[in-house]
Amino acid sequence: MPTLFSIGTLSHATGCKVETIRYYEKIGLMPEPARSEGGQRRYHRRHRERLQFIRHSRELGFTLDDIRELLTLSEQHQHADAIARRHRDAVQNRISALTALRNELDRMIGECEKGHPGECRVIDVLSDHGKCLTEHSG
Amino acid sequence: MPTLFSIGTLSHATGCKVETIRYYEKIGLMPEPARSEGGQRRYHRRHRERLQFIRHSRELGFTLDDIRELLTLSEQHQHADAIARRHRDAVQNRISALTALRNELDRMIGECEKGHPGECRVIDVLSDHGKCLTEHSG
DNA sequence: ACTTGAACCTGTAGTCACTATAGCTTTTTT
DNA sequence: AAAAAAGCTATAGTGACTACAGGTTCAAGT
Repeated sequence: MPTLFSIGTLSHATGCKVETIRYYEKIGLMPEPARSEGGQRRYHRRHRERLQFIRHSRELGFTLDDIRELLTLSEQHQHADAIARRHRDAVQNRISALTALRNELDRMIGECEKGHPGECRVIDVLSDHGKCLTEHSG
Repeated sequence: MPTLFSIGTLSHATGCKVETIRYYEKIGLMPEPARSEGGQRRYHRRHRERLQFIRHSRELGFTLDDIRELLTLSEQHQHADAIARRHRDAVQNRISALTALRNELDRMIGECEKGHPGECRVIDVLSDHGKCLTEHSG
């Protein structure tokens, strides 16, 4: 990869769509890059690393606001600990919620398998809150 | 609960906000209810059951399009487990990714406690896909 | 019977995190 | 040099709501 590259090359390198890169720039998550004579964006390695960080974090379910904070954390290694702990707890909460959800889905699928052919319990479970093991309103 | 009830009562019974109920009606997920003399919505038991089904499904992370499909299946008394399975797998993938991230955060917090801050591997892990334990594109 | 105020109505605009389109200009390839 | 690919800006659309403005109806208290 040459020193400077286009938005398309950056897109290809990160798996992030061109439109999304421009969007990240617009909302201030990516810095404004240099421009060519003709006004096209010219990126380099640092941009690619930052964008990879953003994409990776997004895939793990962080919001753009979370990522803004994580990026700050990465730039100034000072208050890293507190922020890291808070994120750790947030991640754990999400894991717990998703695990409960997966268990419920497994149970639903299991019920469906036990049912006589042609009879699906998924719909029943979704209809009737009393048949649901997880705690949620409704 | 009387035979006919207002949107507020339905909202209270299902934990679904009034605006959301009207929104579901607008997009055709809830049928248009009867109206009072003065034009206010009047629901009955069947509406409540349908809305409970929708809310329950939403809480389990199904999209409105999934739910549309589930409702069709429930009306035709067909199998719905394929949708549930697909969704279950997506949830499991997310759990795996988040668990890997939480482990990284734990490890980093541990290192911070041992007394070398500054070296924040979380950022590394999020920046560099090669250092990430989970499988995902990017 | 009348008045108050909570609940209701419609319609529109805003949220988040993109995604897609239109109608151009620049860059690259042939 | 011409054609094609990639880029540009600006705007509108997506999903699943949520909030607001400005008006109407309903139920309860007097």
